[in-house]
Amino acid sequence: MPEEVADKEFNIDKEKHFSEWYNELLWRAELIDQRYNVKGFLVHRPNATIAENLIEEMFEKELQRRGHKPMRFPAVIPEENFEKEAEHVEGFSPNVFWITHGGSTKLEKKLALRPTSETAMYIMYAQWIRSYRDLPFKAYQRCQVWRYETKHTRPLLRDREFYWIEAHDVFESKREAERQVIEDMEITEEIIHNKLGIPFLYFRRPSWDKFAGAEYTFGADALIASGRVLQLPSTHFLGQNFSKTFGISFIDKDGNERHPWQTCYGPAVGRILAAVIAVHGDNKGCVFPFEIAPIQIVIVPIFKTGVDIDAINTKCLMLHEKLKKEYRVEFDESDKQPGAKFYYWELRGVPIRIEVGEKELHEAKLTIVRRDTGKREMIDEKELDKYLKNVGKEILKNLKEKADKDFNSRLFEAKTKEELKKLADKGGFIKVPFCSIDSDGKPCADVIKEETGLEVRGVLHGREEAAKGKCIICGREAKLMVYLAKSY
RNA sequence: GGGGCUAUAGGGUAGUCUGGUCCAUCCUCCCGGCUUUGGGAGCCGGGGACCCCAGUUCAAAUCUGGGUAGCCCCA
Repeated sequence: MPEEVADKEFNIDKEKHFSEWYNELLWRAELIDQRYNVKGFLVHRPNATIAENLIEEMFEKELQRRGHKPMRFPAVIPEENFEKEAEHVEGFSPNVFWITHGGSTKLEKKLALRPTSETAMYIMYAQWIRSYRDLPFKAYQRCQVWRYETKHTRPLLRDREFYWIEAHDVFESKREAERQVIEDMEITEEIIHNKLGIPFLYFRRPSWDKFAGAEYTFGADALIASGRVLQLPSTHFLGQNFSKTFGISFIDKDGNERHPWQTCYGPAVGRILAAVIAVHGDNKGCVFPFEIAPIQIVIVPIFKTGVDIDAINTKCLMLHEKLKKEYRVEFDESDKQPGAKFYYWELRGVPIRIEVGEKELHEAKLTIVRRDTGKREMIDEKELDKYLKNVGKEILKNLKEKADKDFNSRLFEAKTKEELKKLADKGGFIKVPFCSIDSDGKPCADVIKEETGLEVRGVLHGREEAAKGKCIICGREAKLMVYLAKSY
């Protein structure tokens, strides 16, 4: 911990010491306990779990609205399933946890803990899907997966166990499947940007960075920690790769047997929570959007010698009872000083604080303080309902605008290698002309990585930009514009 | 795969080099009590730790060996 971190105060500079700021905040705001004695495995405390559940519910609602059905599949995958798709097994096997039980010979089959569920689900899909009438088939599950990360693990950002939702869809035609990939990106936009205020860009990943077994992948990149990218939900067009290897087929209207087209999509909730914390948080701690705040409102009583303490408490209690019906609200009756309570709840990111003291008692008013702006105002008590109805949207709007502004200030462009090197340490995205995101472009990407630390994130989705000039590394005719960034 | 570092209460630490003054320091935390409350209050009392195993020694938090866990760096 840096020296300027006093024991009592949080107040770590987020920009200068992101790692300390982040780790310390997860601990102090009682989000995560990292003391569990297995590397990369976390305990999620209520403050994290409540927010994660709310985020997951957003995704489930959106997926269901678009025709997905919830399911649950086993967490163990026999080796024989796993090995069906060659690229998939190659991509994932270094990271698989294999189960042993009293010496592995006791197990009737060699079992993996799922690192992702294609190979568990598609075995069953092959048995369920018979006719074009069964399509489209859209299902998802909310579960944990396990991957033996060899890089440095970071709480919520890169763990060996994490929580996600994975949607796996099957279609009659390629066109429908590709339409689904677009829809997955719309879901991401709807939730992560519009409801959580996290800006990101979707990139078509280079071939060397796509999901193992997919034909192509789109990944959402947000920016945290002074402009380093964090990958949020990715969506994959699987083509017919898995339907062929897993024997998924259907009889079409003309009576022909055909392999369907598949997609999958996987929002990891821990990472999304991490992004919310990292993007919106400030030097005082967390700043939660109202909708996912584990506690949305805290009521703090203010006493003073000579005032009617009972009357203040009664007013707080009544307020608490009333608000409880609609909001996640806490009445802080503890014996701390008001200032101590303010700091405590601010650290935890509670969006709204209501203060009730002598002034409020006599004038039938309430003092309200917003976490995102720090602004304090007095409102008439009878206006409270109306105020709270709107304030969630206002907080979100403010957080989103701030985040968007910061994000947009981190988009750069370089035409030459010299320009690129100058921009390399600024943080954010750098758009450059590039030869190819197929395997023949990999050597150029390696050069960039080695000389600048930047990675090729891919081609921007939705804005097919005409490439200008020559590849910034090899000088071949540039086929496309790619975005570069450092990853966290 | 190679190298380095660290391990003292729930959290953060002092003490380790140079063994004894340490039934282990300070802050925070937790419990009880009194007093307090518009931006981190005060006092009194109480609670809680030397990672594990062996060795050296009259004497080990401190030295040695082994184990375990964690962190960092390089490939």
